[in-house]
Amino acid sequence: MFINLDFESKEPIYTQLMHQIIEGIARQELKPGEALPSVRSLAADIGINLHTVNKAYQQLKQEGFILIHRQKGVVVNPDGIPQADEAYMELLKSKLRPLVAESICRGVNADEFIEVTTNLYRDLNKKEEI
Amino acid sequence: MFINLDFESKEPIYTQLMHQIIEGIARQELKPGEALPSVRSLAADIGINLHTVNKAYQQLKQEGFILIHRQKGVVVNPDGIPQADEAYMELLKSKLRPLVAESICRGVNADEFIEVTTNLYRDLNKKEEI
Amino acid sequence: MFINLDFESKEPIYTQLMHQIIEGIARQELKPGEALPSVRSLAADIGINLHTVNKAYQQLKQEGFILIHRQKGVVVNPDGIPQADEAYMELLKSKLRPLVAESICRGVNADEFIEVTTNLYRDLNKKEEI
Amino acid sequence: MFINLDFESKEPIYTQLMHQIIEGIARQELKPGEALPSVRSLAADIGINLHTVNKAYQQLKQEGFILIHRQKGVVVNPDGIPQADEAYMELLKSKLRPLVAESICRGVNADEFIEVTTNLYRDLNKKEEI
DNA sequence: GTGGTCTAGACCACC
DNA sequence: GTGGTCTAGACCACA
Repeated sequence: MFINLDFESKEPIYTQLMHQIIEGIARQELKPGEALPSVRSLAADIGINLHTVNKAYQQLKQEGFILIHRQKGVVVNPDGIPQADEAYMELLKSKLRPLVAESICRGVNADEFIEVTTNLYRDLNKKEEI
Repeated sequence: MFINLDFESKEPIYTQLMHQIIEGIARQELKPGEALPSVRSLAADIGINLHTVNKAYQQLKQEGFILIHRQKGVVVNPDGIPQADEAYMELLKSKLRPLVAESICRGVNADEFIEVTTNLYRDLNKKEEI
Repeated sequence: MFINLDFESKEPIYTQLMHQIIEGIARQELKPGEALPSVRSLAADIGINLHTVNKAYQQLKQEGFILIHRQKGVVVNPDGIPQADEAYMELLKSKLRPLVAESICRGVNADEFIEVTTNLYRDLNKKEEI
Repeated sequence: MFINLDFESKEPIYTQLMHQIIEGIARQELKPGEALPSVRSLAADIGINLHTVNKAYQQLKQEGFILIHRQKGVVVNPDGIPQADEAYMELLKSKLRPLVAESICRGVNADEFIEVTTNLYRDLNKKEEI
């Protein structure tokens, strides 16, 4: 599991960290039930504050990606990630909307946009190769 | 041209305003060369701060969507919006990436994701209907 | 609005703060749409750290009691508090269960238990008296 | 006597264990003078740490539910559980208070709240049925 | 002015 | 060892 953070980015570190972990789950590099590093060790690894890691973990817990046990530490939700419901699809749509609008303005047609999406699906949906 | 702002959203007002204007351009409700309201009048219209409108306009200018003339006021870029280059496609990809990753985790397959995209393209690419 | 905290208590300060605010809402001392103090001013008032106040606010926001606007500050949810659903009733039951069990052991019968409850309902459900 | 622990709960294991034992006493599945498993065997049974069971037992002893003899082992208090005094009623009230306050906010009226309580009394006060 | 983010360092409860 | 809580102090984005 590699974590790549951009400390210059406008995107908060804890959000980047969340995305990286979600991506790890999507790629199945992180499997349901699998343990994640403790807040302290991950913070030390990445070279950030443990509170920042904790914030990412708390949010991921909130969204059902992980479970946090007081002693055992942090694990990927063993029951799998909560499946998309209507609320999620709406949220997705609202996040996609400005991307589509700007792309239209810039002359990116639907096929090109879908190609980018498809490539991402192919890259991220691949199972871990050992 | 309707501006819909959600003051309770986590997204900054100026960003929402940018998105709305970009969407207006995508829908061709706002055509190249067409005038936009002045900072002052738009702010009064929506009931927000001058600075907020100004920030949105400055950013839109920065990205080539509009031109700001000291005298003539604000117009949609008459030469059209700068077309997508490689940098834009990379940016798009990086914004799409976490959406795709989370969707995979939540069991949204590529076809469903593309369907949402296609619907948005259909909705936003339509010319203005009066 | 009076906030009474017990710094010696085993109960975390942020939880106590949450309870006090919820109680204020129940008493209708805090009405929907009404503003709450900023994190900084409340923290200064009570003499605790602003992060502790923030944690309480974030949790209350999460549970639908309040809304947090980046600039305008914090307000009691103008649409009212999310009404009890089945999940809440189950949660309530699970919290009540050990209280009932111990009370049974200690010879508190149902009528006495209900009397305590009824008194609390009477005390907390009263509208603010000016 | 069944012990049901939720290792994913926010509530500490030793507290859950205490509650289960108190509930057993309330249900009269555990009668005054009856022996409880030794710390060692109970820990092995449930698959938790010795210290955890010990902590639960010590606390139960502290509150008068059980007696711990060095030789004879652990027994439910043969003289019965100390009956509720004013201090207990105050404690009960303070624990009930936030539950009532939140319930009021969420539109649970006194009758509904009392119904939940009554059901719990009925369920827990029943003698053991074999 | 507001909340959001991040850091650094402390103590505690739990197992 | 784990996460949970609390403090203190800093800078930033937003309006």
